[in-house]
This record gives sequence, structure tokens and C-alpha cells, in this order.
Amino acid sequence: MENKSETCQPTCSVDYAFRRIGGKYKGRILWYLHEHKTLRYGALKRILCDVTTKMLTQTLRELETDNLINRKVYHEVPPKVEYSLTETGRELIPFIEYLRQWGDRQIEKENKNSQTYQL
Amino acid sequence: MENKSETCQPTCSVDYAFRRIGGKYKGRILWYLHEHKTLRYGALKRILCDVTTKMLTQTLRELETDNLINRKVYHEVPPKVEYSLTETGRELIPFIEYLRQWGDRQIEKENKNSQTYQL
DNA sequence: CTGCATCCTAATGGATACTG
DNA sequence: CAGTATCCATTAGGATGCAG
Repeated sequence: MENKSETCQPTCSVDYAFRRIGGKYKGRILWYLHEHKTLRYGALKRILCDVTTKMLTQTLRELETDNLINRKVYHEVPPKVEYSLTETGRELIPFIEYLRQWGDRQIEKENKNSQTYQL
Repeated sequence: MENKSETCQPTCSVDYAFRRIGGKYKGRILWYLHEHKTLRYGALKRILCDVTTKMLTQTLRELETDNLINRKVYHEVPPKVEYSLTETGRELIPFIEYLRQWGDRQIEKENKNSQTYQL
């Protein structure tokens, strides 16, 4: 009884997953790539709007290394690079969608409350 | 066409949600509280095993402020404090469960690959 | 257009000692 | 037992300039 292994759990798949989609922009990037199917570097930068080139590049590289997004380079002048979700990346979409809806509800709640207090 | 609003999206519910469950321990804490229904401070510390009292307390306070967990104090000696999920916190469980399974699959994949290479 | 390099600040997290 | 308080290390993130 009461024996649901209350012991140290160093390797945890929850932790593993959160490390892969944590950070300031990863969730949004995955979501926008899902909405638009494919996005160029500059387009992503415009949508995220508060991101620097350094952070965007760094984040995209991490997502690529973790095999969540594809990077397709067109060897043209000027250069053109398109990003899209991999199959593994697409597997995360249902959960991000779920999370997005939850976030929406919370934001609505907060707005209602502040309106109440303002009366 | 191609007009899925490729414009700046400053307030994003995906971003909102990630800020609430981001951080090194929040996901795991919510998950363990779901598994055990209720956990005392010391029990949480043992399960997380690599957390300091400072981080644990700080994280629990944030989750409490965001109304994701309950904190119940028993005024005894020695003191006893129990943590549990709120209704809002429970709403996050299906999605953490999804993420956990996804993480499991990825970890398995990685193991298979490294075994292949070791042959 | 799509970055990379450098330098810097802010935020996060950790070690340790102490307390009601 | 369940924390606080203090100080320190690490990392995440940002500003700016330059380049293929």
C-alpha cells in the first residue's frame, strides 16, 4: 500500500520531453510550422516578432538536432531556407494544440476576473 | 492566399501556457502529484531527488500562485504540509500524459540506435 | 536573405547554513 | 518537518556588427 515507488526517479520521460520543447520559443515555432506547413527563416522571425537572429538560429538548430524540424536550403541568390515539421515533430502537435486551448481558457478567466474587480 | 496571418503575434496562448509549466521541475511535480494524489514536501523532495529546498519551495509557490496546486498545512509538531492538484492543474494531466508517452518512445528510439551502432 | 561572432545582462538554478 | 536566507555558478537570452 502507498507504494507507488516514492523513490528517486532520475531519468524521467516527462523531464526528457520538457527539455526538448522548453525554452522561450520552441513551442511557438512548432505551432506556427504546423499552421503554415512550411516557413522561411524571415517569415518565422516576423511572426515571433520579439526574437533576435541569434536566438532564432540557435533554437532552430536545436530543434533540427532533436529531429523535430526539417531544414531545406535552396541554393539561390539571395538564399532561401524553408523549415517544416518532421514526423516526430508532428507527433507533438496534438499536445501543443491541447495546451493552446488550455492557455486560451486561462487567459479568458483572468480577463473576467480583472473586469469583475474593475466594476 | 497564403494568408494565414504571417504577422507578429505578441500574446500567444501557447507561449502563455509554456511559461506556466516551464522550468526544470514543474512538469514532473504536476505528474507526480497526479500519480500519488497527494504528496508531502519531503516526499516530493525524495522523488525529484536532485532538487534543492530552495528550488522546490520556489517552484511550489509559483504553481500555487498560478492556481495549479493546493497547499494544505497541518498545524502539528512536527509540521506537515500536503500538496495536491487543483481542478485547473488536473486539466493539464492528459497533455502531460501524452508528452510522457512521446518521451518514452523517443528514449526507446535512442537506445535502439546506440545499440545498432555498438554492434 | 540567412545567418555567424562577440560581448554583455538577466534569469535560473545550486550550495550551504540556519530556524520555528 | 518544512521551510528561509545568503551568496555564488551557470545558463539563457539580448544587442550589435559583419558576411556569404
